[in-house]
Amino acid sequence: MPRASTTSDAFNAVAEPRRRDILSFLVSEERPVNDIVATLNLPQPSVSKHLRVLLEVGLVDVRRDGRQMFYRTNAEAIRPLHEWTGTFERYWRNQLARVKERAEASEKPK
Amino acid sequence: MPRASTTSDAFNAVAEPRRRDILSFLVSEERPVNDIVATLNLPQPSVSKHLRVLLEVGLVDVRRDGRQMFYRTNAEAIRPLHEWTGTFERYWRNQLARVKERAEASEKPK
DNA sequence: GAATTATATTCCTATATAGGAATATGTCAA
DNA sequence: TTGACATATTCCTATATAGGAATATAATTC
Repeated sequence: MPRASTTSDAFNAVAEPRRRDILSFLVSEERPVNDIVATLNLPQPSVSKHLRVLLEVGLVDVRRDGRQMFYRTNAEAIRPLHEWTGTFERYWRNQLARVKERAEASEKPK
Repeated sequence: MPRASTTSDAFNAVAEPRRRDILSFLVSEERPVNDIVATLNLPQPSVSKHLRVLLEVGLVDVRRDGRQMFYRTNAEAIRPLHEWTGTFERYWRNQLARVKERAEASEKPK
């Protein structure tokens, strides 16, 4: 069995660094495809393909205006990832606290 | 070109749902491989392979004790994902606020 | 309707999987 | 040293890519 499809969920879609770049670029306002191509310096077909993946998993929305397609990040779709990773937060906090404690203990050995 | 390797970074490693299950299971305390096998109901070789991927990207640590290998989630390695997704938080907040406004506006049409 | 602009799709290929089965390695205990 | 237990590795296969090149579709303007 190969890996799960990139379009199977947001986790898989977001594993590709270029797609993360696109999401960051499209987060504050909608942009036509050409803006993405120009700003991220990627071949146009490549951008179109990445956008298709992002669209399929709901990470972006589109709107057509004349011959331009305006894409925009759907931040809501990123939320589940933030929440899943957030379940580990208290643990890295604890780890950091422990590291700090040890550092201070060895600084003042008495 | 195929997709980036699962071991290329935490984003790729975490795209696989079984690996996420393993990370959640190992977060509060270290566990021998057999515990993972028993609890998550997966074939032992499969678990070993997933652990190898997680280990390579630093998402887990290991310690050997006799014939057992104790694995534990390294929460710190998940932090970058939480931070990246966190950059979108204000946008989904805004989206929600807008949705709410509209809902209230249509509730009281005057 | 022909040319132009904007975007999407198709075809190609090399490659890295995940899972299953079988087997190997490593450690302890009698 | 033999056997039992715990974990890791190897071999196999089907499949889904990402990127490049070429082309298709769609909308606009002249």
